[in-house]
Amino acid sequence: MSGQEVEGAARGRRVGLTRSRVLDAALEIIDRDGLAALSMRRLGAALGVEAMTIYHYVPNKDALLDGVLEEVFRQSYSRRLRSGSWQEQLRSYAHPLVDQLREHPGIVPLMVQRPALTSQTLGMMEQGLEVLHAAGFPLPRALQMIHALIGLAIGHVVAGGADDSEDRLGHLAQEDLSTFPLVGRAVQDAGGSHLPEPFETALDAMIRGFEADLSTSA
Amino acid sequence: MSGQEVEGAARGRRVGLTRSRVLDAALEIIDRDGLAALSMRRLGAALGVEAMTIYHYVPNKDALLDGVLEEVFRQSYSRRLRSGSWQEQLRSYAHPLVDQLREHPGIVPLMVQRPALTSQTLGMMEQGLEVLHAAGFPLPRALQMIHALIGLAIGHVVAGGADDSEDRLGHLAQEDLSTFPLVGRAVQDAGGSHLPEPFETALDAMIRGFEADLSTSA
DNA sequence: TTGACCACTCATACGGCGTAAGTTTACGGT
DNA sequence: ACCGTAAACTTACGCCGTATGAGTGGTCAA
Repeated sequence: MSGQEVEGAARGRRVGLTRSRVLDAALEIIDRDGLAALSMRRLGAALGVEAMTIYHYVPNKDALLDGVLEEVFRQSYSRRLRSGSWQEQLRSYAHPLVDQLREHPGIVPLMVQRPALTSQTLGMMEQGLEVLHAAGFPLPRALQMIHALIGLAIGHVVAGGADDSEDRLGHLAQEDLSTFPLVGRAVQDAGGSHLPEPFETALDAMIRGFEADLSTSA
Repeated sequence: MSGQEVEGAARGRRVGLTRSRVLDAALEIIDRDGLAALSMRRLGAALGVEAMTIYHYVPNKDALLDGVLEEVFRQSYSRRLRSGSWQEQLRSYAHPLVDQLREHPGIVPLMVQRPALTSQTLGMMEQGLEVLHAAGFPLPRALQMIHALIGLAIGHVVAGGADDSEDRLGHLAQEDLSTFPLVGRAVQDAGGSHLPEPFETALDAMIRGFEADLSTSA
Protein backbone atom coordinates (compact mmCIF):
# COMPACT_ATOMS: atom_id res chain seq x y z
CA MET A 1 0.00 0.00 0.00
CA SER A 2 2.74 2.37 -0.75
CA GLY A 3 0.41 4.04 -3.27
CA GLN A 4 2.64 3.59 -6.23
CA GLU A 5 0.15 2.46 -8.87
CA VAL A 6 -2.32 5.22 -8.18
CA GLU A 7 -1.51 7.22 -11.28
CA GLY A 8 -2.63 5.07 -14.24
CA ALA A 9 -0.17 4.48 -17.02
CA ALA A 10 1.85 1.63 -15.64
CA ARG A 11 4.37 0.94 -18.27
CA GLY A 12 3.61 -2.56 -19.41
CA ARG A 13 0.06 -2.75 -18.11
CA ARG A 14 -2.10 -4.53 -20.70
CA VAL A 15 -5.30 -2.67 -21.46
CA GLY A 16 -6.87 -5.13 -23.85
CA LEU A 17 -6.76 -2.93 -26.92
CA THR A 18 -7.80 -4.19 -30.33
CA ARG A 19 -7.68 -2.69 -33.77
CA SER A 20 -11.44 -2.87 -33.74
CA ARG A 21 -11.71 -1.16 -30.37
CA VAL A 22 -9.39 1.56 -31.57
CA LEU A 23 -11.45 2.16 -34.70
CA ASP A 24 -14.67 2.23 -32.71
CA ALA A 25 -13.28 4.80 -30.31
CA ALA A 26 -12.09 6.90 -33.23
CA LEU A 27 -15.50 6.82 -34.83
CA GLU A 28 -17.07 7.77 -31.53
CA ILE A 29 -14.87 10.84 -31.28
CA ILE A 30 -15.66 11.78 -34.86
CA ASP A 31 -19.38 11.40 -34.24
CA ARG A 32 -19.34 13.38 -31.04
CA ASP A 33 -16.87 16.16 -31.74
CA GLY A 34 -16.15 16.05 -35.44
CA LEU A 35 -13.30 14.87 -37.58
CA ALA A 36 -11.02 17.74 -36.62
CA ALA A 37 -11.26 16.73 -32.96
CA LEU A 38 -9.72 13.34 -33.65
CA SER A 39 -6.07 13.40 -32.74
CA MET A 40 -3.87 10.51 -31.78
CA ARG A 41 -3.44 11.93 -28.30
CA ARG A 42 -7.15 12.42 -27.75
CA LEU A 43 -7.87 8.98 -29.09
CA GLY A 44 -5.26 7.56 -26.77
CA ALA A 45 -6.80 9.37 -23.84
CA ALA A 46 -10.24 8.02 -24.74
CA LEU A 47 -8.76 4.53 -24.68
CA GLY A 48 -6.87 5.10 -21.44
CA VAL A 49 -3.55 4.87 -23.20
CA GLU A 50 -0.74 7.05 -24.51
CA ALA A 51 -0.89 8.18 -28.12
CA MET A 52 2.01 6.08 -29.32
CA THR A 53 0.34 2.89 -28.19
CA ILE A 54 -2.16 3.27 -31.00
CA TYR A 55 0.63 2.79 -33.50
CA HIS A 56 0.72 -0.86 -32.54
CA TYR A 57 -2.70 -1.34 -34.06
CA VAL A 58 -2.51 1.06 -36.97
CA PRO A 59 0.54 2.13 -38.98
CA ASN A 60 -0.35 5.83 -39.07
CA LYS A 61 -3.24 8.23 -38.86
CA ASP A 62 -4.23 7.96 -42.50
CA ALA A 63 -4.56 4.22 -42.10
CA LEU A 64 -6.63 4.83 -39.00
CA LEU A 65 -9.00 7.00 -40.99
CA ASP A 66 -9.21 4.47 -43.79
CA GLY A 67 -9.95 1.85 -41.20
CA VAL A 68 -12.78 3.91 -39.73
CA LEU A 69 -14.26 4.37 -43.18
CA GLU A 70 -14.02 0.69 -43.88
CA GLU A 71 -15.57 -0.18 -40.55
CA VAL A 72 -18.55 2.04 -41.19
CA PHE A 73 -19.52 0.30 -44.40
CA ARG A 74 -18.51 -3.21 -43.47
CA GLN A 75 -21.83 -4.33 -42.05
CA SER A 76 -23.93 -2.59 -44.65
CA TYR A 77 -22.27 -4.17 -47.62
CA SER A 78 -21.23 -7.59 -46.44
CA ARG A 79 -24.60 -9.22 -46.95
CA ARG A 80 -26.30 -9.85 -50.26
CA LEU A 81 -28.84 -7.45 -51.65
CA ARG A 82 -32.38 -8.66 -51.54
CA SER A 83 -33.80 -9.65 -54.89
CA GLY A 84 -36.34 -7.74 -56.96
CA SER A 85 -36.28 -5.39 -59.90
CA TRP A 86 -33.02 -3.57 -60.45
CA GLN A 87 -34.78 -0.41 -59.34
CA GLU A 88 -35.62 -1.96 -56.00
CA GLN A 89 -32.17 -3.41 -55.69
CA LEU A 90 -30.64 -0.05 -56.40
CA ARG A 91 -32.81 1.52 -53.74
CA SER A 92 -31.81 -1.09 -51.24
CA TYR A 93 -28.23 -0.48 -52.31
CA ALA A 94 -28.37 3.24 -51.71
CA HIS A 95 -30.22 3.14 -48.42
CA PRO A 96 -27.61 1.72 -46.12
CA LEU A 97 -25.13 4.13 -47.64
CA VAL A 98 -27.14 7.21 -46.89
CA ASP A 99 -28.23 5.81 -43.54
CA GLN A 100 -24.65 5.36 -42.45
CA LEU A 101 -23.72 8.80 -43.71
CA ARG A 102 -26.59 10.33 -41.79
CA GLU A 103 -25.62 8.45 -38.68
CA HIS A 104 -21.97 9.43 -39.01
CA PRO A 105 -21.89 12.74 -40.87
CA GLY A 106 -18.36 13.32 -39.69
CA ILE A 107 -17.01 10.67 -42.04
CA VAL A 108 -18.23 12.45 -45.15
CA PRO A 109 -15.08 14.56 -45.33
CA LEU A 110 -13.15 11.32 -45.11
CA MET A 111 -14.86 9.87 -48.14
CA VAL A 112 -13.89 12.96 -50.06
CA GLN A 113 -10.38 13.36 -48.75
CA ARG A 114 -8.99 9.86 -48.83
CA PRO A 115 -8.65 7.98 -52.10
CA ALA A 116 -10.54 5.24 -50.31
CA LEU A 117 -10.04 2.56 -52.88
CA THR A 118 -9.90 -0.01 -50.16
CA SER A 119 -11.16 -3.51 -50.67
CA GLN A 120 -14.25 -2.47 -48.80
CA THR A 121 -15.20 0.37 -51.13
CA LEU A 122 -14.26 -1.72 -54.15
CA GLY A 123 -16.55 -4.42 -52.82
CA MET A 124 -19.35 -1.88 -52.58
CA MET A 125 -18.81 -0.86 -56.16
CA GLU A 126 -18.62 -4.44 -57.34
CA GLN A 127 -21.92 -5.18 -55.67
CA GLY A 128 -23.60 -2.26 -57.36
CA LEU A 129 -22.12 -3.16 -60.71
CA GLU A 130 -23.53 -6.66 -60.42
CA VAL A 131 -27.04 -5.33 -60.10
CA LEU A 132 -26.78 -2.88 -62.95
CA HIS A 133 -24.88 -5.17 -65.27
CA ALA A 134 -27.50 -7.85 -64.77
CA ALA A 135 -30.16 -5.27 -65.57
CA GLY A 136 -28.56 -4.71 -68.94
CA PHE A 137 -26.48 -1.57 -68.43
CA PRO A 138 -23.06 -1.55 -70.05
CA LEU A 139 -20.38 -1.69 -67.40
CA PRO A 140 -18.85 1.76 -67.92
CA ARG A 141 -22.33 3.25 -67.81
CA ALA A 142 -23.06 1.29 -64.66
CA LEU A 143 -19.91 2.62 -63.05
CA GLN A 144 -21.04 6.16 -63.78
CA MET A 145 -24.37 5.39 -62.22
CA ILE A 146 -22.75 4.11 -59.08
CA HIS A 147 -20.68 7.26 -58.88
CA ALA A 148 -23.78 9.35 -59.38
CA LEU A 149 -25.58 7.42 -56.67
CA ILE A 150 -22.75 7.85 -54.18
CA GLY A 151 -22.50 11.50 -55.09
CA LEU A 152 -26.19 11.94 -54.56
CA ALA A 153 -25.98 10.39 -51.12
CA ILE A 154 -22.99 12.53 -50.17
CA GLY A 155 -24.62 15.64 -51.50
CA HIS A 156 -27.73 14.99 -49.57
CA VAL A 157 -25.94 14.55 -46.31
CA VAL A 158 -23.65 17.52 -46.91
CA ALA A 159 -26.20 19.95 -48.22
CA GLY A 160 -29.34 18.98 -46.44
CA GLY A 161 -29.41 15.56 -44.92
CA ALA A 162 -27.51 16.21 -41.74
CA ASP A 163 -29.98 16.81 -38.98
CA ASP A 164 -28.64 20.22 -38.14
CA SER A 165 -28.95 21.63 -41.62
CA GLU A 166 -32.32 23.17 -40.92
CA ASP A 167 -30.84 24.75 -37.86
CA ARG A 168 -27.93 26.12 -39.81
CA LEU A 169 -30.07 27.49 -42.58
CA GLY A 170 -32.72 28.72 -40.21
CA HIS A 171 -30.15 30.40 -38.04
CA LEU A 172 -28.99 33.04 -40.44
CA ALA A 173 -32.53 33.56 -41.64
CA GLN A 174 -32.96 36.94 -40.01
CA GLU A 175 -30.64 39.02 -42.10
CA ASP A 176 -30.12 37.14 -45.33
CA LEU A 177 -33.74 36.27 -45.88
CA SER A 178 -34.27 39.54 -47.62
CA THR A 179 -31.23 39.13 -49.85
CA PHE A 180 -32.08 35.57 -50.76
CA PRO A 181 -35.85 35.36 -50.50
CA LEU A 182 -36.33 32.07 -52.28
CA VAL A 183 -33.82 30.28 -50.10
CA GLY A 184 -35.61 31.62 -47.08
CA ARG A 185 -39.03 30.56 -48.26
CA ALA A 186 -37.77 27.16 -49.32
CA VAL A 187 -36.40 26.50 -45.86
CA GLN A 188 -39.49 27.86 -44.19
CA ASP A 189 -41.90 25.82 -46.29
CA ALA A 190 -39.81 22.71 -45.94
CA GLY A 191 -39.82 23.04 -42.18
CA GLY A 192 -43.56 23.34 -42.18
CA SER A 193 -44.55 20.58 -44.55
CA HIS A 194 -41.86 18.12 -43.51
CA LEU A 195 -41.45 16.27 -46.78
CA PRO A 196 -41.90 12.53 -46.52
CA GLU A 197 -38.33 11.53 -47.36
CA PRO A 198 -36.08 13.96 -49.20
CA PHE A 199 -33.46 11.47 -50.26
CA GLU A 200 -36.10 9.07 -51.41
CA THR A 201 -37.56 11.48 -53.92
CA ALA A 202 -34.17 12.48 -55.29
CA LEU A 203 -33.21 8.84 -55.61
CA ASP A 204 -36.45 8.06 -57.40
CA ALA A 205 -35.84 10.90 -59.81
CA MET A 206 -32.45 9.55 -60.65
CA ILE A 207 -33.74 6.02 -61.08
CA ARG A 208 -36.43 7.24 -63.43
CA GLY A 209 -33.71 8.93 -65.41
CA PHE A 210 -31.78 5.70 -65.56
CA GLU A 211 -34.88 3.86 -66.72
CA ALA A 212 -35.26 6.17 -69.66
CA ASP A 213 -31.61 5.68 -70.41
CA LEU A 214 -31.94 1.91 -70.41
CA SER A 215 -34.98 1.80 -72.68
CA THR A 216 -33.20 4.07 -75.13
CA SER A 217 -30.13 1.92 -75.51
CA ALA A 218 -31.95 -1.42 -75.29
CA MET B 1 27.37 48.71 -48.32
CA SER B 2 27.62 47.27 -44.91
CA GLY B 3 25.51 44.37 -46.18
CA GLN B 4 22.80 44.70 -43.66
CA GLU B 5 19.70 44.35 -45.81
CA VAL B 6 20.92 41.28 -47.66
CA GLU B 7 18.59 38.90 -45.92
CA GLY B 8 15.07 39.79 -47.13
CA ALA B 9 12.41 40.44 -44.53
CA ALA B 10 12.92 44.08 -43.87
CA ARG B 11 10.49 44.83 -41.18
CA GLY B 12 8.22 47.44 -42.59
CA ARG B 13 8.86 46.74 -46.27
CA ARG B 14 5.54 46.90 -48.18
CA VAL B 15 5.01 43.93 -50.47
CA GLY B 16 1.76 45.01 -52.09
CA LEU B 17 -0.37 42.24 -50.67
CA THR B 18 -4.12 42.10 -51.17
CA ARG B 19 -6.81 39.85 -49.84
CA SER B 20 -7.39 38.75 -53.40
CA ARG B 21 -3.71 38.02 -53.98
CA VAL B 22 -3.61 36.03 -50.77
CA LEU B 23 -6.61 33.95 -51.79
CA ASP B 24 -5.19 33.34 -55.24
CA ALA B 25 -1.90 32.14 -53.83
CA ALA B 26 -3.77 29.86 -51.44
CA LEU B 27 -5.78 28.34 -54.27
CA GLU B 28 -2.61 27.85 -56.26
CA ILE B 29 -1.04 25.86 -53.43
CA ILE B 30 -4.19 23.80 -53.06
CA ASP B 31 -4.26 23.06 -56.76
CA ARG B 32 -0.61 22.16 -56.96
CA ASP B 33 0.01 20.28 -53.74
CA GLY B 34 -3.38 19.61 -52.21
CA LEU B 35 -5.38 21.06 -49.37
CA ALA B 36 -3.22 19.48 -46.71
CA ALA B 37 -0.18 21.31 -48.04
CA LEU B 38 -1.73 24.70 -47.38
CA SER B 39 -0.33 26.12 -44.17
CA MET B 40 -0.07 29.72 -43.15
CA ARG B 41 3.72 29.51 -43.18
CA ARG B 42 3.87 27.97 -46.63
CA LEU B 43 1.38 30.49 -47.92
CA GLY B 44 3.44 33.26 -46.43
CA ALA B 45 6.57 31.89 -48.07
CA ALA B 46 4.79 31.73 -51.42
CA LEU B 47 3.91 35.39 -51.01
CA GLY B 48 7.37 36.38 -49.84
CA VAL B 49 6.13 37.24 -46.40
CA GLU B 50 6.02 35.86 -42.88
CA ALA B 51 3.00 33.82 -41.85
CA MET B 52 1.60 36.38 -39.46
CA THR B 53 1.34 39.01 -42.17
CA ILE B 54 -1.49 37.04 -43.72
CA TYR B 55 -3.60 37.74 -40.67
CA HIS B 56 -3.91 41.34 -41.78
CA TYR B 57 -5.96 40.20 -44.73
CA VAL B 58 -7.85 37.32 -43.22
CA PRO B 59 -8.94 36.84 -39.61
CA ASN B 60 -7.94 33.16 -39.41
CA LYS B 61 -7.35 30.09 -41.50
CA ASP B 62 -10.99 29.03 -41.64
CA ALA B 63 -11.89 32.41 -43.06
CA LEU B 64 -9.08 32.00 -45.56
CA LEU B 65 -10.55 28.70 -46.71
CA ASP B 66 -14.04 30.18 -46.93
CA GLY B 67 -12.58 32.98 -48.95
CA VAL B 68 -10.95 30.58 -51.37
CA LEU B 69 -14.21 28.74 -51.80
CA GLU B 70 -16.05 31.96 -52.44
CA GLU B 71 -13.43 33.12 -54.91
CA VAL B 72 -13.74 29.94 -56.92
CA PHE B 73 -17.45 30.32 -57.53
CA ARG B 74 -17.60 34.08 -57.75
CA GLN B 75 -17.11 34.36 -61.50
CA SER B 76 -19.26 31.39 -62.35
CA TYR B 77 -22.34 32.56 -60.54
CA SER B 78 -22.22 36.32 -60.77
CA ARG B 79 -23.69 36.55 -64.23
CA ARG B 80 -27.23 35.65 -65.20
CA LEU B 81 -28.10 32.27 -66.58
CA ARG B 82 -28.91 32.21 -70.23
CA SER B 83 -32.58 31.72 -71.02
CA GLY B 84 -34.23 28.60 -72.37
CA SER B 85 -36.19 25.68 -70.99
CA TRP B 86 -35.64 24.97 -67.32
CA GLN B 87 -33.79 21.84 -68.36
CA GLU B 88 -31.32 23.86 -70.36
CA GLN B 89 -31.02 26.40 -67.62
CA LEU B 90 -30.37 23.68 -65.10
CA ARG B 91 -27.68 22.25 -67.34
CA SER B 92 -26.04 25.64 -67.71
CA TYR B 93 -26.34 25.99 -63.94
CA ALA B 94 -24.55 22.74 -63.22
CA HIS B 95 -21.78 23.09 -65.75
CA PRO B 96 -19.72 25.88 -64.25
CA LEU B 97 -20.00 24.12 -60.93
CA VAL B 98 -18.57 20.85 -62.14
CA ASP B 99 -16.07 22.67 -64.34
CA GLN B 100 -14.69 24.56 -61.38
CA LEU B 101 -14.60 21.42 -59.28
CA ARG B 102 -12.71 19.60 -61.99
CA GLU B 103 -10.27 22.45 -62.33
CA HIS B 104 -9.75 22.70 -58.58
CA PRO B 105 -10.40 19.24 -57.17
CA GLY B 106 -8.61 20.20 -54.01
CA ILE B 107 -11.46 22.41 -52.91
CA VAL B 108 -13.97 19.58 -52.82
CA PRO B 109 -13.01 18.67 -49.27
CA LEU B 110 -13.58 22.32 -48.42
CA MET B 111 -17.14 22.24 -49.69
CA VAL B 112 -17.79 19.26 -47.52
CA GLN B 113 -15.96 20.39 -44.41
CA ARG B 114 -16.96 24.02 -44.05
CA PRO B 115 -20.59 24.96 -43.47
CA ALA B 116 -20.08 27.32 -46.39
CA LEU B 117 -23.28 29.21 -46.02
CA THR B 118 -21.54 32.30 -47.26
CA SER B 119 -23.39 34.88 -49.27
CA GLN B 120 -21.73 33.40 -52.32
CA THR B 121 -23.11 29.90 -51.87
CA LEU B 122 -26.47 31.28 -50.84
CA GLY B 123 -26.46 33.31 -54.03
CA MET B 124 -25.80 30.14 -56.00
CA MET B 125 -28.72 28.44 -54.37
CA GLU B 126 -30.97 31.40 -54.88
CA GLN B 127 -30.12 31.43 -58.55
CA GLY B 128 -30.96 27.76 -58.92
CA LEU B 129 -34.18 28.17 -57.00
CA GLU B 130 -35.29 30.94 -59.32
CA VAL B 131 -35.03 28.65 -62.31
CA LEU B 132 -36.85 25.75 -60.73
CA HIS B 133 -39.50 27.82 -59.01
CA ALA B 134 -40.30 29.52 -62.31
CA ALA B 135 -40.57 26.08 -63.89
CA GLY B 136 -43.30 25.20 -61.43
CA PHE B 137 -41.49 23.18 -58.77
CA PRO B 138 -42.52 23.86 -55.19
CA LEU B 139 -39.69 25.60 -53.37
CA PRO B 140 -38.83 22.86 -50.89
CA ARG B 141 -38.73 20.39 -53.75
CA ALA B 142 -36.54 22.76 -55.71
CA LEU B 143 -34.15 23.04 -52.79
CA GLN B 144 -33.81 19.28 -52.72
CA MET B 145 -33.10 19.29 -56.41
CA ILE B 146 -30.35 21.83 -55.99
CA HIS B 147 -28.84 19.73 -53.25
CA ALA B 148 -29.05 16.69 -55.47
CA LEU B 149 -27.41 18.55 -58.30
CA ILE B 150 -24.55 19.77 -56.14
CA GLY B 151 -24.15 16.31 -54.71
CA LEU B 152 -24.04 14.84 -58.16
CA ALA B 153 -21.30 17.23 -59.19
CA ILE B 154 -19.29 16.55 -56.06
CA GLY B 155 -19.75 12.84 -56.42
CA HIS B 156 -18.60 12.90 -59.97
CA VAL B 157 -15.46 14.78 -59.18
CA VAL B 158 -14.70 12.70 -56.12
CA ALA B 159 -15.48 9.30 -57.52
CA GLY B 160 -14.63 9.62 -61.15
CA GLY B 161 -14.35 13.10 -62.47
CA ALA B 162 -10.89 14.02 -61.30
CA ASP B 163 -8.50 13.41 -64.12
CA ASP B 164 -6.37 11.01 -62.14
CA SER B 165 -9.21 8.69 -61.20
CA GLU B 166 -8.53 6.38 -64.09
CA ASP B 167 -4.95 6.26 -63.03
CA ARG B 168 -5.90 5.46 -59.49
CA LEU B 169 -8.34 2.76 -60.47
CA GLY B 170 -6.09 1.44 -63.18
CA HIS B 171 -3.15 1.33 -60.85
CA LEU B 172 -4.33 -1.30 -58.47
CA ALA B 173 -5.82 -3.25 -61.34
CA GLN B 174 -3.22 -5.98 -61.29
CA GLU B 175 -4.11 -7.69 -58.08
CA ASP B 176 -7.67 -6.73 -57.30
CA LEU B 177 -9.01 -7.28 -60.76
CA SER B 178 -9.61 -10.91 -59.95
CA THR B 179 -11.38 -10.11 -56.70
CA PHE B 180 -13.54 -7.42 -58.23
CA PRO B 181 -13.90 -8.43 -61.87
CA LEU B 182 -16.74 -6.10 -62.77
CA VAL B 183 -14.94 -3.05 -61.45
CA GLY B 184 -11.93 -4.02 -63.47
CA ARG B 185 -13.87 -4.55 -66.65
CA ALA B 186 -15.81 -1.33 -66.14
CA VAL B 187 -12.61 0.67 -65.85
CA GLN B 188 -11.03 -1.14 -68.77
CA ASP B 189 -14.00 -0.68 -71.08
CA ALA B 190 -14.41 2.94 -70.04
CA GLY B 191 -10.78 3.65 -70.83
CA GLY B 192 -11.19 2.13 -74.25
CA SER B 193 -14.46 3.66 -75.36
CA HIS B 194 -13.90 7.06 -73.77
CA LEU B 195 -17.51 7.99 -73.12
CA PRO B 196 -18.53 11.32 -74.58
CA GLU B 197 -19.19 13.13 -71.32
CA PRO B 198 -19.75 11.17 -68.13
CA PHE B 199 -21.21 13.99 -66.10
CA GLU B 200 -23.48 14.97 -68.94
CA THR B 201 -25.22 11.63 -69.03
CA ALA B 202 -25.67 11.49 -65.29
CA LEU B 203 -27.05 15.00 -65.28
CA ASP B 204 -29.44 14.14 -68.09
CA ALA B 205 -30.68 11.13 -66.20
CA MET B 206 -31.42 13.25 -63.19
CA ILE B 207 -33.17 15.90 -65.24
CA ARG B 208 -35.34 13.27 -66.87
CA GLY B 209 -36.25 12.11 -63.41
CA PHE B 210 -37.18 15.63 -62.42
CA GLU B 211 -39.32 15.97 -65.55
CA ALA B 212 -41.36 12.94 -64.59
CA ASP B 213 -41.70 14.39 -61.13
CA LEU B 214 -42.99 17.68 -62.44
CA SER B 215 -45.59 16.17 -64.76
CA THR B 216 -46.87 14.04 -61.88
CA SER B 217 -47.50 16.91 -59.52
CA ALA B 218 -48.65 19.37 -62.15
C1' DT C 1 9.78 70.49 -42.77
C1' DT C 2 8.36 68.09 -39.18
C1' DG C 3 6.03 65.01 -36.50
C1' DA C 4 2.33 62.00 -35.43
C1' DC C 5 -0.38 58.43 -36.81
C1' DC C 6 -1.42 54.14 -38.82
C1' DA C 7 -1.26 50.41 -42.09
C1' DC C 8 1.76 46.91 -42.65
C1' DT C 9 5.29 43.60 -41.55
C1' DC C 10 8.12 40.84 -38.56
C1' DA C 11 9.83 38.25 -34.18
C1' DT C 12 8.78 35.53 -30.46
C1' DA C 13 6.27 32.27 -27.95
C1' DC C 14 2.73 28.74 -26.64
C1' DG C 15 0.27 24.67 -26.86
C1' DG C 16 -1.06 20.93 -29.84
C1' DC C 17 -0.15 17.95 -33.72
C1' DG C 18 1.91 13.31 -36.09
C1' DT C 19 5.32 10.21 -35.31
C1' DA C 20 10.51 8.31 -35.12
C1' DA C 21 13.36 6.18 -31.78
C1' DG C 22 14.27 3.95 -27.80
C1' DT C 23 12.85 2.04 -23.07
C1' DT C 24 10.29 -0.62 -19.77
C1' DT C 25 7.09 -3.94 -18.27
C1' DA C 26 4.52 -8.30 -17.86
C1' DC C 27 2.58 -12.24 -20.05
C1' DG C 28 2.96 -16.99 -22.42
C1' DG C 29 5.64 -20.80 -23.62
C1' DT C 30 9.41 -23.53 -22.52
C1' DA D 1 12.46 -20.30 -13.42
C1' DC D 2 13.57 -18.26 -17.41
C1' DC D 3 13.27 -15.53 -21.44
C1' DG D 4 11.45 -13.65 -25.83
C1' DT D 5 8.28 -10.72 -27.32
C1' DA D 6 4.05 -8.04 -27.42
C1' DA D 7 2.22 -4.07 -25.44
C1' DA D 8 2.72 -0.13 -23.23
C1' DC D 9 5.30 4.23 -22.13
C1' DT D 10 8.91 8.40 -22.55
C1' DT D 11 11.19 11.60 -24.96
C1' DA D 12 12.08 14.49 -28.70
C1' DC D 13 11.68 16.76 -33.35
C1' DG D 14 9.70 19.59 -36.60
C1' DC D 15 5.48 20.98 -38.04
C1' DC D 16 0.98 23.60 -37.22
C1' DG D 17 -2.38 27.89 -36.01
C1' DT D 18 -2.18 32.03 -33.81
C1' DA D 19 -1.85 35.58 -29.53
C1' DT D 20 0.93 39.31 -28.47
C1' DG D 21 3.73 43.03 -29.15
C1' DA D 22 7.37 45.54 -31.36
C1' DG D 23 9.40 47.74 -35.41
C1' DT D 24 9.07 50.44 -39.99
C1' DG D 25 7.89 53.41 -43.42
C1' DG D 26 4.34 56.00 -46.04
C1' DT D 27 0.82 59.76 -45.59
C1' DC D 28 -0.95 63.83 -44.22
C1' DA D 29 -1.89 67.73 -41.06
C1' DA D 30 0.33 71.54 -38.94
